[in-house]
Amino acid sequence: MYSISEVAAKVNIKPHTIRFYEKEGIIEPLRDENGVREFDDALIKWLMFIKKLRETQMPITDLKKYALLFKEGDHTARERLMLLENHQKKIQHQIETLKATDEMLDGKIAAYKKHVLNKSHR
Amino acid sequence: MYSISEVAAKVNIKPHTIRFYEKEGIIEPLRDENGVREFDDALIKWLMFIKKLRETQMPITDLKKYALLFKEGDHTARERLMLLENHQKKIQHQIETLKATDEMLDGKIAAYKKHVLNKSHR
DNA sequence: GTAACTGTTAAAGTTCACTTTAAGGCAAGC
DNA sequence: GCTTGCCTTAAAGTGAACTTTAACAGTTAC
Repeated sequence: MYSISEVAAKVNIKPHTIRFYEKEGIIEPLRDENGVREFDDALIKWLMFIKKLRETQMPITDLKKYALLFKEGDHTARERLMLLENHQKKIQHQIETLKATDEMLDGKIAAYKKHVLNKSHR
Repeated sequence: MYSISEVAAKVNIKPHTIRFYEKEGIIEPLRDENGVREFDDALIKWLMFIKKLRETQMPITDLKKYALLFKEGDHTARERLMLLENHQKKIQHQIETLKATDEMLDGKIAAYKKHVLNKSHR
């Protein structure tokens, strides 16, 4: 079992943000007899998953939806699947966008380098 | 020469946003004798470039910086180069992040599919 | 026993990139 | 002559995802 700050360090999400996620219904940590949050390995995995989804721009609302569906049980698996597939499509589209701009920048940068190099010879 | 709404259609940026970019000093369209904005091909290219940079999350402040440097003239080429290289690095990093999550999702999705398929047989 | 960490609620603030509204006025095409 | 599209300034609003503040209190480690 880990404390909120241990988890924060482990997954690189601030304690504040972790509490915020809880308020949003995205996580539901256990509590000890004093009401202090306790995080087990499953929850840490879930937080790492959240991290990856957020890094790839999944909106908080979708995260909420996913967490809610999970809590509702097994029969929501198909819906959760669709949510993930949907997000994957967005990711793949964004990869293409980024690649295209990356390549365009290759050209631009090459031109600039040539130009700057010329100048430095005078 | 193109009007603002023609340009808006061409580059898929709303007239409002184009005016906003002008206010921010990112573009500087010509004006006709009535003060109506006129866009030439060079400006349209610049707007398309802006579009690509925004789609890849370059902040408006960097766009401003770039436009300002450009206006300052040739001697700022090195600085503009650095700006673009910097942005390219971010793009490449983001591509890696997206790819990693894409692959993780492949695994998750496969597991869900197996699960959902099982259920549908009962 | 005191500093460090934990907790609470509720609200306000921040940043970013627009987007919208208001309220008016000029100019061109049918 | 009226609709459509263009112009202006200035300000307010939006949505997303935190982040911060306030103000207080309990618990644990050294």
